[in-house]
Amino acid sequence: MAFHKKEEFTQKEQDLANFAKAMSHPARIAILKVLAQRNECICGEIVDILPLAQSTVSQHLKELKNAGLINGTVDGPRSCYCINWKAFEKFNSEFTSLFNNLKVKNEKACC
Amino acid sequence: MAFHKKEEFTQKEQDLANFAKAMSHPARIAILKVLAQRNECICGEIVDILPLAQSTVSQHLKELKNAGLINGTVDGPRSCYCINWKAFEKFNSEFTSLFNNLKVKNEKACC
DNA sequence: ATCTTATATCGCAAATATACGATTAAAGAT
DNA sequence: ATCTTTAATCGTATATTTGCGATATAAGAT
Repeated sequence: MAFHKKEEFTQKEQDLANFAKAMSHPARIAILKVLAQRNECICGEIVDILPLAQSTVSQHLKELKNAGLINGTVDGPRSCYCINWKAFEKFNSEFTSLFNNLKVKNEKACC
Repeated sequence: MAFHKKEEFTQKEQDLANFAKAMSHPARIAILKVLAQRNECICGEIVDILPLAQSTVSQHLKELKNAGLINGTVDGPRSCYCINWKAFEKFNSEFTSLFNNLKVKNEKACC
């Protein structure tokens, strides 16, 4: 690899890629689904639901948080996570708009 | 790691994750953008545009193709790629619907 | 037949991601 | 003060991704 060439792309391309990367593992999709379905924020419940060790779940949560897709607050000895809907929508619309706009001009591709 | 636990999640979760993975690199976002902007399918043009070696671009194209996001046909000594809009829309709507549906019931999260 | 052009594939090195057990930290309960 | 519970972090093993040069392939041009 020599060195990550990721910086050589535009910020928007990098942002979109980072968003996609955060969602690029089924465990993280599953976590987002669980968080979205509850009105209460959960934490250790996710560990019970997923077929993964506590430390692994914690790591996935950290990645989702770093990517800005979820919020987390410490609440005594337990911590509480939930979807960051704003960030999610922002990325989601950026994502769809990028391609939907282009699609209109270009309905019939050559292959 | 011991062994990929990815299979232990639902097919839909895996599909979504694979779709996201295909988009999880800025180079692949850039490639999709280029493909979407042209009326003609390109190939080596992408190599000129991206700051990456020909072999690397070819690899990224292969990943996008394997993920079903683009189509590719061989055309003499050159090959021709373009966005697979159908697959893209399918994933995109699955993606947004999953979270938009949940979002309605759940507008105000706890943190 | 050989040369050229355009791509794909192979082989390899380096970087990242995934997963887990063990340990640490933090706070409420006893 | 100690114990328990919950979650984060550390260390480590393994797998996967990223990237490139070199090589192979395929077809049109000479």
